[in-house]
Amino acid sequence: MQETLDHRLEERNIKPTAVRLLVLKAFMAQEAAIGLADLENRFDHADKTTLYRTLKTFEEHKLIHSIDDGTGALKYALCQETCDCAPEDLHVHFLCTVCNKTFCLNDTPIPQINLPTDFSLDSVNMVVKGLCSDCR
Amino acid sequence: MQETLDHRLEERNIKPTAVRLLVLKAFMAQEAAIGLADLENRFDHADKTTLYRTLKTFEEHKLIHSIDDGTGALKYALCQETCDCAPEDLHVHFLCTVCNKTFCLNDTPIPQINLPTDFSLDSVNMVVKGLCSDCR
DNA sequence: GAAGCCTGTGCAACCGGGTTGCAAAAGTGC
DNA sequence: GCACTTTTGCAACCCGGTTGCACAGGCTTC
Repeated sequence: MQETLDHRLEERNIKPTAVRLLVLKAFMAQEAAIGLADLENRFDHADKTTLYRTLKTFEEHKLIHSIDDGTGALKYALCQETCDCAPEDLHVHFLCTVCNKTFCLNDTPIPQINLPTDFSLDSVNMVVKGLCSDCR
Repeated sequence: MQETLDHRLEERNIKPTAVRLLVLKAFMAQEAAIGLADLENRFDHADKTTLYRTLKTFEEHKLIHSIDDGTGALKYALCQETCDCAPEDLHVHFLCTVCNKTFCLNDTPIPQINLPTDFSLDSVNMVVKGLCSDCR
């Protein structure tokens, strides 16, 4: 397990520190996306700034990606191992209105849409709200 | 013009006050969505709270709808006159990455997507980023 | 092994958007 | 004119995110 964690960090050129391994472990342990506040609660000895910067570091190195699900707080989820955070890696995110968990729907690519003429497309953020399988 | 404004408010059961007429006028005058900060700048004599509550009132009465385009500040845009803010009134929003303006793509309904089994859909927020016709 | 350096961590303080409480002002009905 | 409701304005707060700065730890270089 420890090996896997180390490896996952090295793969993305991130030095494994205690905090980083802890945070990564949290991500590996659950499917739902994780916010800064979640980490603060889980590791109540660790400093908010450190956790914040850990997330930023992970994000910069494309180990995780951020999700703005409209709840007011950013969440983060592990990228696919092959992920390059390129447009084709974009996917739909799902927010359960009951348990408030956010999931990557990695198998649900963002559908193509037709823009008005003279508009060009760069990226798309698509968040679906509803009930997840646990809550319905 | 004044008539139109009054009428538009009455239609939604909103009492026409000076501030409200001014704010509505601002919405009618431009296509792009408007945020609280925009209003504060435009009417630098008016109070932030008043403008805030004006927006809330308009939103409650479905004269405008809010748009979370991921820029960190909510924006608002006029609803269609027939709008009921029901699921079928949902549409795609477009954020120009250059001029930072946000538009309703009223003619672009949100495409249907397939959720994993046991997930049920409630609503969808879809924001497309790119270049608008003025900026490309 | 001391001096210097770089990275990571922790604390405090700040920032901006949004929100609330409360009191004054404006409008409404009698 | 008076009581009542609504709207407005000010102040203060909340919360998520962010920055500045100092310190700790590891590692090099002499």
